[in-house]
Amino acid sequence: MNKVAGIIRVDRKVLDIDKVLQMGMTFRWRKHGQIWHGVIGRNAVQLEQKNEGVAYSCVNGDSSDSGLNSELIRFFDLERKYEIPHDDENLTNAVGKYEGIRQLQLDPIETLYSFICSSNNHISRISSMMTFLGSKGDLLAQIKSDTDVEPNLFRYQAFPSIETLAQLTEQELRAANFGYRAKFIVKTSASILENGGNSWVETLKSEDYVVAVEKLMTLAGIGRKVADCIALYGLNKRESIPLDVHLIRLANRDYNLKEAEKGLTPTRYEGIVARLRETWGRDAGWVQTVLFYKELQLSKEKKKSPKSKREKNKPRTEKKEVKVEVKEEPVELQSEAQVSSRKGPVVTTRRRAAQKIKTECDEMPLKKAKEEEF
DNA sequence: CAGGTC
DNA sequence: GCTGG
Repeated sequence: MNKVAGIIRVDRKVLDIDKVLQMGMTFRWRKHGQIWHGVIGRNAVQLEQKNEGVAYSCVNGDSSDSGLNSELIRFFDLERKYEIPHDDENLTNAVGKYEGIRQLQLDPIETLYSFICSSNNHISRISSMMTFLGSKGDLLAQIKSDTDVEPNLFRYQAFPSIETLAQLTEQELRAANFGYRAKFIVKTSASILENGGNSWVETLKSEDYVVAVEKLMTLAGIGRKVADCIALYGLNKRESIPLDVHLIRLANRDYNLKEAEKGLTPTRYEGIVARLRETWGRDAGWVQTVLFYKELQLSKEKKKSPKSKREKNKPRTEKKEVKVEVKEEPVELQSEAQVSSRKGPVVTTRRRAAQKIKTECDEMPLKKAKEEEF
């Protein structure tokens, strides 16, 4: 009966869950009212951002001591203090204005499928596709509407195993609006199963960045850019820089990169990414995430009519607020942490030599970025 | 058009 | 080249 609940005392400037849960890293979190609902591992989790920090609770029963607190710290990458090149004014300003973004550490398998779905796609549709895949997983908990007008507003489901995913057919996926990605899903599931299933994906975490990307790219629907996304958010490869037109555009504008946005050949991709990595330093992947977010916000503001100046804290996708209630009994989100994290710190600090990344690019970095230990 | 891949 | 906003 003991519900796991507590609060992570972190400032919104360090972690802003409204941003990181809907900006295109992870796709199965949903917000009802002020509460975010999602799944981390086998935990059905509710989160609420308060002034004091992020309140959390686990709503599926059996986890009185699941180490949820330390899992969340890992999930939101809170043990990391991101390193910003000190002479990069553009980046300092961006981080100051678009604060609270983290490099999430997501489930490798879910992330792999997320970004296969991401090609030529937008967040809302990726979300519906990932919800479909998630619907094949174990039901952990369930929210019902108190009005019963709209039952089952949210089902917390563990992401299915490769074995389960491999049973999906192309027709079924196409019927679920996966489009041409249906074939990718079917082929990749079979390949992973052949390679050894879930454990094969897990072992990619311990591979070197370059090797992990190479192995990922052997799978259908995973090219260079998608592999970088998976490596960054699913495998904790901090040197990974998913390169797309948005990033090239902003680098052209703010970092004196002089590259065409289109026609990205493998050689060009490697060359550009190598230079950006040198420019942005140890946490290049996180930098990419922040600047990408900034770029999307700017392009959104451009689209809007100039006269309607909305408050920036107001979510654009605001819908009718629905009162929700947890299956069993509502969980108190206020209480202090009752979780003893006996697992201890999960993350060991290790220094990865970004210089080891092989590149054929002879050019200088775009700006001098001083490495400093914090 | 949307954070490409084959 | 799939499909929704």
